Amino acid sequence: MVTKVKNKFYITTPIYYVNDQPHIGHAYTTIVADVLARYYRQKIGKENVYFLTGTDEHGAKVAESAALKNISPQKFTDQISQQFKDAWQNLAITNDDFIRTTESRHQKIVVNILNKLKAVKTPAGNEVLYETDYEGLYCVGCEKFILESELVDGKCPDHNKEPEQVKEKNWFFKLADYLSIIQQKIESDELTIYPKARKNEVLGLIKQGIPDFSISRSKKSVPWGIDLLWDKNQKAYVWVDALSNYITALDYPKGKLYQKFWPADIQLMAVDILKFHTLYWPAILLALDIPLPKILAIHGFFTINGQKMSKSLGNVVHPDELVKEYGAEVTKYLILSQFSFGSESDIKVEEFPNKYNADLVNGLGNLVNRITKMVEEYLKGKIKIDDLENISLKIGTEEMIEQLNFKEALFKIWARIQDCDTAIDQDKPWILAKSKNIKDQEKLKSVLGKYIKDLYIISINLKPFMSETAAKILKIITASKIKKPATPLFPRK
RNA sequence: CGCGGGGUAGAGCAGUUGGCAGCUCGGCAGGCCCAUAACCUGCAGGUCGUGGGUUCAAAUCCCACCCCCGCAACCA
Repeated sequence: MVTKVKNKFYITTPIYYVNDQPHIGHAYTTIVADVLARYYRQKIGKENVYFLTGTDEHGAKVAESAALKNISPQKFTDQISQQFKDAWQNLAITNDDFIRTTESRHQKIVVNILNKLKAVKTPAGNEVLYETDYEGLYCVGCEKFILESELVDGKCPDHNKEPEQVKEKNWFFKLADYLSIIQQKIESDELTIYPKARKNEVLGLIKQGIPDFSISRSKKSVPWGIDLLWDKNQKAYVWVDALSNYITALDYPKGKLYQKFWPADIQLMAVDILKFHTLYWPAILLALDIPLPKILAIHGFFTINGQKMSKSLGNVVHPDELVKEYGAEVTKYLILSQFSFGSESDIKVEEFPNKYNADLVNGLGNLVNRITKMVEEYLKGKIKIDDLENISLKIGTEEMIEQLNFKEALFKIWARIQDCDTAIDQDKPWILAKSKNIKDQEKLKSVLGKYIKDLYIISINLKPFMSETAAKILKIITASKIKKPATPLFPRK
């Protein structure tokens, strides 16, 4: 594992549900996608990389939230969707497209996809879509189906009313006919589920048996959504509508982007939507006779200071707060250097200032200062570096990025920073600088040149993570006269 | 009940195919004077949850058990 990329790279985040503001979890997925996109743009060319994110904007909850605010669902989704766009801009995210499920370009294609699904048969010869009764508890107050587990004393907690047992006809997707095919593709890694623990979890789910899923709901239970053409009383339920964004954004089936970029090289998500992406989504693609994505990469949830992040606990961390405090690049660094992709990790917000001072102020920022100051003072800012182009830049970060091990990738860069600090202490350039001896003068030039090369290597490797910082350092060290920066790269907090 | 994740130094974590227990922060003691009170070196600190087993060799593989977190909602 993980990513094997030749001539093009298509990466997606989930489309985020607009029921609430962006938080650090959304930000993490998006930051990871951004790092990979930047990395591959550097490697295979900007025009060969496509990075998609967006928002999922239909459904009963959105309609409800809009009603609470007394505005139309469209207006409501416009607002929240914009918050996501702003958040990504503030984090300097470089997505190539941002798709909204309420856009007509999406809806038109979803209608086509639904019609296609309605027309085709499964490999076993059954209709892919079939109509059957959906039975459940319905709360009139909420105007939606409610799970038994949501009830308090048998009543809807919001309306303090007993729900009614309601039957309605819905359209279902014949998942059962695809499970064994999907299972085989997952087992053989033709469809790679990463990390392995998640792959095993999915295979376990298949073994337990997954019921067919509904692709439509009645208009009264899902008032805000895409109509089914062949059944006027029904609207598309979330799965087909939301999941198909990954191809509608590419203008499936005829679009140039679709031809060039599908299948996706990697689709990122958190555990909560594992089942939908590893089973429903491949099944839909198989039914449409579309190739499956290559890798589905699943990351864990954050806990905040050891607790689950939740609105009711009031410990939700929003990316904008961090950006305001640290700026986009440092925020990305702090999040990626603390969180391991595959597993659940804890974010200790009160550790962020320490980490900032230790790694960025004392580490990278200080190193740039001490090196540039010496070059400025001892050599009048002039140093001859033989062909920067030809030095080896490889310090292991590439492999780590390709394996989604961002924490380790950053660690390797910081190991280089520390090595350089150690070398400076051993070489003692300030002693060499005082010597009149020609040999010492030569050595001074050579060690300072070595440090500049180190800064060069560090900057190049840092680019996918902190491209502005990398650019700043490169500008400083490639100037005709090297000078210690007037203001530190990272001011102490 | 079941499913999933986890228990490694004071804190947070890494340990890929079994081969000398590591990293970051913090603590202590030195050093340095280029640097943002920054930087470097050394030291202290661990029965790797418990009990068995396999093996020349186990944090790692096998069995049993104990403890913690998630499997409502918001939601990546």
